[in-house]
Amino acid sequence: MALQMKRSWNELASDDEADDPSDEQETEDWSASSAVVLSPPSSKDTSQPYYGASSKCVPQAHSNQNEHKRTIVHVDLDCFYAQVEMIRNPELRTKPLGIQQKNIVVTCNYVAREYGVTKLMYIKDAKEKCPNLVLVSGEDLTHYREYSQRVSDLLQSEFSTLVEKLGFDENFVDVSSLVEDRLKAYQGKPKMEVKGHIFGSENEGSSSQCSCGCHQRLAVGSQIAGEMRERLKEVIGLTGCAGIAWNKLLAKLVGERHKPNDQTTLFPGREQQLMIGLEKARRIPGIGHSMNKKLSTLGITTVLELQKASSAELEAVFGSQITAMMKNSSFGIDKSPVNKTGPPQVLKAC
DNA sequence: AGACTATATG
DNA sequence: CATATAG
Ligand SMILES: Nc1ccn([C@H]2C[C@H](O)[C@@H](COP(=O)(O)OP(=O)(O)OP(=O)(O)O)O2)c(=O)n1
Ligand SMILES: [Mn+2]
Ligand SMILES: [Mn+2]
Repeated sequence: MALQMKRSWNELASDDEADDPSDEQETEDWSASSAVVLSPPSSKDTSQPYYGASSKCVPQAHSNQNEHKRTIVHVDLDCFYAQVEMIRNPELRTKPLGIQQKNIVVTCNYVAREYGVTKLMYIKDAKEKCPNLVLVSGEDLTHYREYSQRVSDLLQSEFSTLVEKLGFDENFVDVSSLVEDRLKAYQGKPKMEVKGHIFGSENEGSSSQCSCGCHQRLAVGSQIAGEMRERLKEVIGLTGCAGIAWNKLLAKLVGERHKPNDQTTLFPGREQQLMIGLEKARRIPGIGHSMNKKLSTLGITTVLELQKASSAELEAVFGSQITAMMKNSSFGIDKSPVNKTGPPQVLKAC
């Protein structure tokens, strides 16, 4: 049970194998492996990648036609707890700030990060890195919960009813219908300007010329993401990052590429570069400590190895559904819908 | 070294 | 309920 959670702490104590999925560094060793591009699994499987865990979705026929049909924005707020405390006390903005729970800095602002303070760091280590670190208790979650709800509510009321929360500081928003509306309205505009960064644009290679109109849709999606971030800042006072892509998996992964307070759009043809650039399969959302360990047993540690792995061998360990999920995810395929987040579940009571 | 918090699944 | 994943 708590086995899984323990992992993070063990990582901190560094008595566990290095299994950290956390992002931060930008590995970009695409050229090395670009010679071989593996084919993704056939798309008639019904299993859903990780983010589809909650969907009781039924198999859909076809897919190449609809592969890039949706426009999904993923929003992740910057150093969330720290930002909330800086709103509550603006004097903290210019100081290195850590949010303390028991003996750990659960997160810290970007001033503190310049000193080498990281998320989930022991107080002792953080004070070593930054003796002037200001600590604020983050044991009372009510303010964070409240700001979290305001963020989801704003996105839901101004952009799309299809909003799914992930933790306190992330939301997936399916803006496909808003995008369609805007494309109809702007009818003949020859060029759609992309807001923010474009993943992989400084490299060689192509964002494939897909004829389905996805390029225009994603460009509009990037503009909408810019508006979301603008509204979150002016209405609530929070900054954050956005990723724009045609599914949840890729939107989440691409948004991390430029932090903080920025946004990145992925265009079709670049998803292999994004996925393989993760290097470690552990960094694929949905592959946690347990699955990673089992994968290691099979000699699989990288995304590329997972792509190449024999499905039969994987199925012997994970079963066919999980195997299909992992394989799809490794290729950046994720058909899971954005599920509206309902009222919080109340479990454990009585 | 968080009696973290939340959700999904079998 | 236990397990897994996530923030
Ligand atoms: N194991 C964890 C992970 C996260 N959090 C809390 C503290 C964070 O403020 C918030 C959001 O998590 P993120 O991973 O998005 O981290 P931040 O938003 O703090 O930083 P970043 O700017 O890197 O997104 O959730 C936590 O309490 N325990
Ligand atoms: Mn987050
Ligand atoms: Mn965040």
